[in-house]
Amino acid sequence: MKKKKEKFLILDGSSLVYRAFFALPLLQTKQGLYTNAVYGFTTMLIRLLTDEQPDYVAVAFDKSKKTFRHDYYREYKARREKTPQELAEQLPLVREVLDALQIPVVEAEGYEADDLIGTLAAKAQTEQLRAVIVSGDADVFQLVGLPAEVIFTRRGITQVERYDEKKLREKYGLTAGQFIDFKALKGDTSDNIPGVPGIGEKTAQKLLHQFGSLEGIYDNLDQLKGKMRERLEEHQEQAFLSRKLATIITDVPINFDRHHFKRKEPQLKLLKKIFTQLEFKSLLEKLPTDQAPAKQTDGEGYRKITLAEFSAILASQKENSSVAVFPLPAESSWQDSIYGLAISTGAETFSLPLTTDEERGAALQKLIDLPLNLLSYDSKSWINICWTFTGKEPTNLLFDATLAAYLLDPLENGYPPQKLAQNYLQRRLPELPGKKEKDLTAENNYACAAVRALFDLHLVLVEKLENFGLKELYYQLELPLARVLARMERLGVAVDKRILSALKEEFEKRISVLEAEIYALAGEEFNLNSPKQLAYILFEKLGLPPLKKTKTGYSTSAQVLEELASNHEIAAKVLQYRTLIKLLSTYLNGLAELINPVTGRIHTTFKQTVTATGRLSSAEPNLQNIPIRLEEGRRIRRAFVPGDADKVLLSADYSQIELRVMAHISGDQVLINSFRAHEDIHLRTAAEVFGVSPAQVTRELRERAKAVNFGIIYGISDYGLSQQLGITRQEARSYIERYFQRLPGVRNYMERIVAEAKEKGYVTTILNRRRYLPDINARNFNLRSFAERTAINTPIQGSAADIIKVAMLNVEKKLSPYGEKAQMILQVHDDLIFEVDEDVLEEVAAIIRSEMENAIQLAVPLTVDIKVGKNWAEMQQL
DNA sequence: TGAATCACG
DNA sequence: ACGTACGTGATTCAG
Repeated sequence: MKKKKEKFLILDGSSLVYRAFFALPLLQTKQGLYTNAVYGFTTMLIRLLTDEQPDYVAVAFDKSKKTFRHDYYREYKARREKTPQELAEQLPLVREVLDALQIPVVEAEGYEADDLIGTLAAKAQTEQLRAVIVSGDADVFQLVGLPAEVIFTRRGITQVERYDEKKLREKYGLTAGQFIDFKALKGDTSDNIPGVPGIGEKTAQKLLHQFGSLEGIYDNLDQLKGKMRERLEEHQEQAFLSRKLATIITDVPINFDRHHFKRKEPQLKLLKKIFTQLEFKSLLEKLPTDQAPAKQTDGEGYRKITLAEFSAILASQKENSSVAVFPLPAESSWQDSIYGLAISTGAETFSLPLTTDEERGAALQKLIDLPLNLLSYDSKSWINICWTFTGKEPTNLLFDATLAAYLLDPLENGYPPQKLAQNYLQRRLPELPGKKEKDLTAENNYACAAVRALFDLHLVLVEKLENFGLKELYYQLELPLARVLARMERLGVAVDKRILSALKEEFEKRISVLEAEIYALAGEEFNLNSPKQLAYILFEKLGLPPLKKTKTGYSTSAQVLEELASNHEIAAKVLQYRTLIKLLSTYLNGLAELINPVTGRIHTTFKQTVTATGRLSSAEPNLQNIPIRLEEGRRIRRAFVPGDADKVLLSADYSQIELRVMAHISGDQVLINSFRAHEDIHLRTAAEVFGVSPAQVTRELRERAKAVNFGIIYGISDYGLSQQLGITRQEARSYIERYFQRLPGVRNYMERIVAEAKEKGYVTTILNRRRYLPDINARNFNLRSFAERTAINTPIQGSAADIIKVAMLNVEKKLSPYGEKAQMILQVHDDLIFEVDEDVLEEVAAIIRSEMENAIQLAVPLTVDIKVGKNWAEMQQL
């Protein structure tokens, strides 16, 4: 068995602290202590430790002003401005935090942080460790060749990018080694490295591409001519000096003992004291509660038990005591089956192998039947697995750690046990073996440690939910909703394969015709699915005007192609091709593959812990984005049918739920009155914004007003609206101004919610669902603006999500007497889809309408449109 | 693995 | 002056 390489995380303290200082507003404590750099650095550090799970850690700092580089070049870094006082005074605080976290600091007289990083990374290499460098300074790219990975902080500190040699080549077309020569040629004003005057980034890249290195260039000067050659010749010495300055050295004489850098547990008491002093409230909340710090779990010594022992242990538990459960395999897809269980009663932790379906059924049955409370990481999957092997749903699932962690912070990407244990218990779980290597012992150890952690997480997370005012949302809504979703997933939706394959055949034919036409127009064959190759044909070969650029080249988006359609007939053909190929590959082919051979139906997975706003998402397949807007795509919906000849599909969708929610939250009287009077809201907006009477509103005006209404919900900008409507910014601005004049309550809401977000750092929905906005006070205009728009949108989108979730729960309860005659099968954000027996159609529709319209009482009525049909494309108003 | 594109609310 | 709509997932290319 190959052991996974241990990881050594090396941070560029100087550069990260500096970045944090400039990325964040100048926070101050009550006593006037500046803290923004410490705060930014600390949050980033904690995030890295959580995400990377390093085995060794070090933070390097610059030490003295004078370094060995000054011996070569007195002017090195001469132009650099003095560190601002507000930052300088924070440096000792950074050290305190690092001390409390027990992370060693490395610095050396006469060397820069970069050199120490280079040295540590080189040592890591000889010790067979995997070096991961974190820095905001591009100089460290030259170390990637050691090899080492670089995590590079992009704008501010919230966003990072990971580089290895491959990524470096893609992004810059340079190898790690060439980065030194690159800098030597172009120079660096911040370090005051001269380089070769007149040679910038582009030229330097080109030269290195052509000749490989500084030596290569100077050996082949005769191939160059003109000014460039003169400059290179004239500044040869300077170029080589620059390279010497730019080279990070990897052999600083420091002691390297890996044990010194081994990751240790933080000193919680000390950390708490420092965070309190610095007023880091959000970080304090993340520290574990006062209970005795949990022991490090080593993953060894868990007992394997038999089914009989398992039964005896469960039976001996006190009534209503909690038992944590965890599946084997520990990774992802255990929806279908499990080969074992890890169980923890808190006092004892065991694992139980399960080899036959009989054993699985027996074990799960025991868990369900006994008067115990089950704790899980993922209750929806447990519900489904119990159903599979016992034919019953558990009713004693008390706790879902993933769901709890999601409510505490919906922005995390993923809530795996390792992360939860680290974040909430400051405990590291043993390494989970990689997907390929099958190490059953290791997996078992992991599962036992994870299930033991789950037992403790229960207490910690419940307390946090309580503190955040999220207990009701959790117990009354999200946790019971998991069961409803599990049911919907199991039921699935019936699909008519014949319709799918008929469409497939038709589209394939039309695609091949289009392909041929496009190649003829282009004069050659190429890969139509490659935007890069298409851009070459369009903008270079055919000489069409490139209207928009992307990060990597010219854009060939639908928007661009539409504008090009008047220039060349190829554009329209490509658009058609794109439409059809999308429908074919994503929907016709994609869906066909996911039809379950046993049920003949498609079973999506509803994800309850993904979105930032509280919405659900749907995956494998995504049934929330089946085409409808264009007729061509809409035809795909014909394949979605009721599973029984006596049944129909029923779709119940909230009409303008987000605008209604906004009317409610903002309290704007015009909007509220309009909804109470059951007016056509877009028409009313048109009348207000364009200053005409409702009778004078044309279709065109109504459409524009609709776009304005959407814009408002998204946190409008004049630019965005102008793009959407194809009008000038001035016009867009006047629409917006007019809107706010006529509906002042809405402007008021926007100002209020942004101010609240800036003060608290988060916004909430009607049911108190919370979303943090880390960039709301950023000094970077873009980041801040984005966060402001999010602050406006999230309470609206999130509250709408709250409402439909409540409705789902209530509808499901009310429909349960109907059994198989009326079942909810899909949710598409503001739309619920049911399979209903025609016998009971009328009464069921009435129940659905009533439960949806009365899910939550707002200042305006909620209305629901109900449609019925024999497939999902042709539905008639009921 | 990330970027580009496009399907939905 | 900054450069933009909010929230998702799947497919494809090109490393």
